[in-house]
Amino acid sequence: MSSLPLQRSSRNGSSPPDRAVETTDTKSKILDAAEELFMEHGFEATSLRLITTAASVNLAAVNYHFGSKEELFQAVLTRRLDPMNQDRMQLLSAYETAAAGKPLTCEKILAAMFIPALKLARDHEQGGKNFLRLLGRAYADPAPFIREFLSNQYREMIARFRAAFSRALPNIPREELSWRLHFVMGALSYTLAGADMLKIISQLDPEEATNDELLLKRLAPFLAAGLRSPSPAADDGYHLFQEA
Amino acid sequence: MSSLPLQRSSRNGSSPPDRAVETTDTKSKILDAAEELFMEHGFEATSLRLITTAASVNLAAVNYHFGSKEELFQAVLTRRLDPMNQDRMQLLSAYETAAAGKPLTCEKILAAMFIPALKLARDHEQGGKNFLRLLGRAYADPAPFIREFLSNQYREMIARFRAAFSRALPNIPREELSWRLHFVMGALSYTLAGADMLKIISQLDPEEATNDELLLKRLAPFLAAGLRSPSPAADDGYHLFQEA
DNA sequence: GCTCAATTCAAACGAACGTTTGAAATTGCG
DNA sequence: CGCAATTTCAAACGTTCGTTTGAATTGAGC
Repeated sequence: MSSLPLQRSSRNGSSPPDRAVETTDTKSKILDAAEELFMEHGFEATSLRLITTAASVNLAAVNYHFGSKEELFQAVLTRRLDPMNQDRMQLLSAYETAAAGKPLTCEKILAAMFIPALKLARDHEQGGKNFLRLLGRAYADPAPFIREFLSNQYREMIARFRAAFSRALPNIPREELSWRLHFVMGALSYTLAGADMLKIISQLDPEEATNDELLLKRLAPFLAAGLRSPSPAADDGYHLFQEA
Repeated sequence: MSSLPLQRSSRNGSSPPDRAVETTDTKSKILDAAEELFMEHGFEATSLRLITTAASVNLAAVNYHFGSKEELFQAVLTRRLDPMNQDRMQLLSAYETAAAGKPLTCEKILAAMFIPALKLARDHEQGGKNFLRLLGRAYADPAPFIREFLSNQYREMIARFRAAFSRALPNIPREELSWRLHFVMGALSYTLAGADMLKIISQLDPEEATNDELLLKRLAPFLAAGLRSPSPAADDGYHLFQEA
């Protein structure tokens, strides 16, 4: 039993710019330090002692303000992911309204996905770029609580964009389109995750490799071409891999 | 000081089908159990006690045969990754020889990348499919020893395939091609990793979603179209994201 | 059958983990 | 000021981790 975290007094569930500016309250300091350290070492390998030391707060502060390490991780993700996905859907709606009933181009839909991510990456005030790398890595994390959390966070946005792509590409069967959307999300998250290893292998310019905007300018046309490619007929004689 | 793992007697460095069949020696039992558990829970979250219990061997056997948990992880990866990448390069060479000087198509080069992966996925005798998921997750693991290990394992193969794509797509600038190869590797590893979350979100048929062959038949044309797409001119007036 | 190296085993090591506790410090408010 | 709620703090909780140890067991070669 005993007292679960008492928090502020259950006034609201969002961030607390309560009355004064107070930009460096304990909760925010923990979130900032956790974001950077989770990004660098992953969830399991990042200890609460490392986080609280970096944030210059007491060890017990995490369990007091967030309840547990897992809930802290979810709070780190929610803080930026939720607004980003809201932005994506609003931008998509704005494009659709402007198009006045005509279907959008693939590039336009991809732009609605990418621009909010770029906005976050450009937000140097609080390491938004670090967050995108953290997010890309969370996609591949096997921990069930992470997978379930992300699944819920993304469900609505994915449904919105699948519908948009479906209108943009009426000749692509629904199932094929689901796959291609899967590939798009994969390439995007993988690219945003950094993937330092492949950067090295691929001999890419390290300076440009960290320029997210330039990066997405290359990724979007690549993905748009894949999305528009003719749908491979179900199974009628088409065999991609005719063995040597 | 004291004795580091003494092993068999330093006769060879590869797997030991020494004289009898002896398919279930301690070393192999550890590798098999570790492969499955690393795949399911990740490196950090998988304890040696979990592995050795599943393998029905003593806890100290891991440090005796492999030296450390990290070296065990590398051994798990090497066992299948090394042959797979060798296969890829040999297959690419075979295609190039058969083409007699003419450049290969993108589909052909992609086939050289995918077929060895499919062969591994089909190898149900020892859970090859599990290994591909493990590999996909290792790509995104932030642990430095994993990143360095994979970078070394892939360097030669990536260089070979970049050269092949360069001949197949002479009109794509070298740097742009490096990026597209990066995207290809990303989409491939992300897809092979399983990405259960997106499967659920994307409303894909779960049965087909676990059919790697069908999956890659959809992925290859998608990627080939992206690879062949016209190269976006460097910066001359091309702006992907003209803000709303 | 004895020897000696290779392997297995139970037990313990010190360290680090997430979490809890209860008191001290701080803050909001009459 | 004085009371009460909130937040911070040092310390300890019990558990689990990767690794080490040294003795027991095994097995091939003389």
